[in-house]
Amino acid sequence: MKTRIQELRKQRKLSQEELALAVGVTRQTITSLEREKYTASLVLAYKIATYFGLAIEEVFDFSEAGY
Amino acid sequence: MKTRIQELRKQRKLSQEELALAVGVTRQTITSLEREKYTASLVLAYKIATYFGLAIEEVFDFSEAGY
DNA sequence: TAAAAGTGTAAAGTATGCTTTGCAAAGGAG
DNA sequence: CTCCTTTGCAAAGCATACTTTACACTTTTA
Repeated sequence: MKTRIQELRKQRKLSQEELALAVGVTRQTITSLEREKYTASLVLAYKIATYFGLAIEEVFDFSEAGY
Repeated sequence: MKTRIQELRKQRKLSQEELALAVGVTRQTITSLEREKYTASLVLAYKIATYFGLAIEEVFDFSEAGY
């Protein structure tokens, strides 16, 4: 799934490691989400969105066909 | 995870079967979500919320400890 | 009251999210 | 140029989401 994670993370000048720590997952998970290897779980999506002060729908793109 | 799925479904007088069909899963999946057997995936959460005309955060309750 | 529709549950199987470890390569800073 | 931080990737393993089938119980409707 397409996301704005990398964009938002870079705006705030955070490393993948720092973001991972902040939302309680490993760096590999953040990498995978940014590289669109898989879709975040609902809870992780919420934690990431909340961390950035946004709604889930503002971080994750559901407009794509197939979702 | 706590959700308002059952409440919203009953308001609209839908069966689990009908809702399941509408969002593209089986009835068992809807039952499990209503009975809090597990948490929906991000995509399913989006489909359900959208079906009810609400934001994800309005259907799923993230306030619980642990999430 | 008998049939039908709706719901809860269970177990086994498949698919996907996340972790762990480890290595390679790219970029910035001294 | 060299070190250090950051990032991409891979494979194996565990946890969880969802399916399929099937059965029991309850509620609605004819």
